[in-house]
Amino acid sequence: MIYSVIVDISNSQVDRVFDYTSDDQLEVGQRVEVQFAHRKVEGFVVDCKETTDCPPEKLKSISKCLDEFTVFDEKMLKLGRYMCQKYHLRLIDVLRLFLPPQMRGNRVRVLSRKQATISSQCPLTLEEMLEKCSRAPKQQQLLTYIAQHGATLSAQLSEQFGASALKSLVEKGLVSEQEIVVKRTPYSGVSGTDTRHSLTQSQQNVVNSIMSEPGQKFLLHGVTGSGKTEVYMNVIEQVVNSGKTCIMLVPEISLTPNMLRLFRNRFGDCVAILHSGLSAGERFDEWMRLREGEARIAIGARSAIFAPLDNIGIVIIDEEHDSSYISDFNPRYNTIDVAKYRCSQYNSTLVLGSATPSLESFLAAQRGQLKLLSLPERINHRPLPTVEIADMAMERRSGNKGLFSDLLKQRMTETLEKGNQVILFLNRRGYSSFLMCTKCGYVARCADCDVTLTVHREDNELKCHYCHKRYRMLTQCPECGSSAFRQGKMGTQQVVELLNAMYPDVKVLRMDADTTQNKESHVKILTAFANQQAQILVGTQMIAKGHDFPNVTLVGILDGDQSLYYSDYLATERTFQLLTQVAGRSGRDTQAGRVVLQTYTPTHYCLQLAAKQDYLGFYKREINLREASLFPPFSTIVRVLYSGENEKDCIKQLTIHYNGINDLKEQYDTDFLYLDKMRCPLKRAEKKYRFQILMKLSVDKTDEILQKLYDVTDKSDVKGVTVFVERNPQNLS
DNA sequence: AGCACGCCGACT
DNA sequence: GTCGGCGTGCTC
Repeated sequence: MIYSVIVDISNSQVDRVFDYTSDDQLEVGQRVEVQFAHRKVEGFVVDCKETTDCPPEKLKSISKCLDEFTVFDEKMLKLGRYMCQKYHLRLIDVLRLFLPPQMRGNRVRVLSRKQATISSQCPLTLEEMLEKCSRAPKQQQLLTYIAQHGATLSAQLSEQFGASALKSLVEKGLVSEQEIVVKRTPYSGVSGTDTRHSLTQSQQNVVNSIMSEPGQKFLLHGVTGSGKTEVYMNVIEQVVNSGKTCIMLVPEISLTPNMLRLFRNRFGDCVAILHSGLSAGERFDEWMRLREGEARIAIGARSAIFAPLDNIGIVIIDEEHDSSYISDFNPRYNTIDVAKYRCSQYNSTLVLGSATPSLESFLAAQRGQLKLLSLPERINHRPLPTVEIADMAMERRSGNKGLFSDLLKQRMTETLEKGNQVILFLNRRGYSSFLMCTKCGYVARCADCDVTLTVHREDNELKCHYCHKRYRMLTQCPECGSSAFRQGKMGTQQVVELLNAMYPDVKVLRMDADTTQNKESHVKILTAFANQQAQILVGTQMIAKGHDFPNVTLVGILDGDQSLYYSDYLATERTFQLLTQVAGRSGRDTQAGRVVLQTYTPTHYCLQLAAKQDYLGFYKREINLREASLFPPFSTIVRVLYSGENEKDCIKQLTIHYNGINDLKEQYDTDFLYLDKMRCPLKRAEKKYRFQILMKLSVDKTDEILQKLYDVTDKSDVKGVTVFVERNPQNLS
């Protein structure tokens, strides 16, 4: 038999099949080792056939098969091919997504442990056995224990009854030990009882709608605190009971132990968790449990859409608007597109859920491509939080130059007096503190990136948030020698310092990219806050999502308009989503919640509508703007990015491509709504200069034009310049 | 990605 | 004369 193999080398020159022979019976999806040029490489079998075009003197045979199982099936391979076509990817890069990363290079294997049972070879009854060791009470206890509990891990028995007792019993032939495969199950320690809430009428209606139309695609618009999770769990339960499998995706950041506990408690070992925080072994074992059908529910971030499941009944994407579903690095793909394709293979139901659906999804619902379901109210008619806007420009004029408005201070004091908790949110981007010389205006910048450095008081250092390079704190201005510095805007640290001064007895916690360097600290901070070890939590983006703190009744948004000022077309949508999500953290339990939204532009429609939590109002306004100005989803933005250490080479490569693209523009005149070339707003990052070609294309012709565009950009001959094409890039920096 | 093959400068 | 620079091309 001839087998077509994709070798595990990510390079466009070997992005094609190589044929090998083998006497063994192999299947598509087998991982194999093959001789390739003058070395051994891993690869994947993607086809089995009788003949090959390869000249026989070149044909080699497969050295060995690496696993006794396949890592993907025909359907997954088809999905992979679809992705290659749609996103112009290499097949190998896509196949790598299909298995736990540590499996490559055999860096992880099944874990086996010894277990002990009453020897089946031994003809004696339990009484006779106990008789045989009448002078050894420990051995008797051990025998009785395994007689009652059945096979038990040797390690556990040794700990409980002593290693010598077990050893003696084995030597006497009464007990036998055997190696078994054990699964490293993450979060198995999180136990508790399943708190099953009965569904409200509207939740029940949503569940019924979803269950009544298998294979349908739904958009579930449910306000914050409307109980979407309970709906998901209910639907998943029904699907699993019908013998099918489920995939549920959540943004990486909301994969909290709390969330996982909910699912573990309800579904036990039927759930497998897939995310980067797991150890290599855990990740592999969870993946294996899904593959073997032991677990039938996969929960995880983006890449869990590739869970090794068959017969998928439903795919749920929670917080569907979240930007983490769009992979912006190698390989680039859009999880929602991928989910749609996987669902089409099994006729499975797709549910996209969000309190603030992306404009694209909501438009699709308006057009009938998605079926709209809504949960317009919080559970038990709990009110949405009251949002008050504080006009910071006014505060300034009336003499309050501080970071907190009088209104926020007043609300904070009230809340703390009642013994409730406060969350203060600030947009880190553009808000971090930079260092400026008061004499000449010099600002500290990174030597490798075109960004200002951020002051880190705790280490007395300057850091680049782009390349993570660290610099010593300046004592003298390198330009004018002055030693007078002013710090730019406030960061979370300064907010904490201010709060400590204002409320000396109140415990404050800080959560941002700096305090959550290691994974543990993330959980620690949240747990501490949940256990009320602090009254105030100050944080950035990462506190916006999914957390449920019943005692929080005030959310303060310090810089509500910061993210509005980014000049890309997504800024308003992002800001609205963020503000709504943050505001939704307030008053989630029985006590009513408040939100204070501070801004310099109180009349901006985005803020006004966010304050009213009026998604529909916002949608209408924003979608009209997009339509009028022909921005996505009414067009496609395409960017070709050039980066390299040599500025001239970048420009050289860009110019060659630009000419080719200009020819395309002539062919597709009316479908090219815009074409230009320029330096990127972020001029340099990690020592590399950055340039871009920007295009706006008609939606209809996007795929066709992109295929031709790739023909131009694939011919990249200037050395040291990397080129990549992005479709609707999430950031234009 | 690796590694061999191949054609031009400075060394024993 | 040969050792070695890294440009070019191939891998079933």
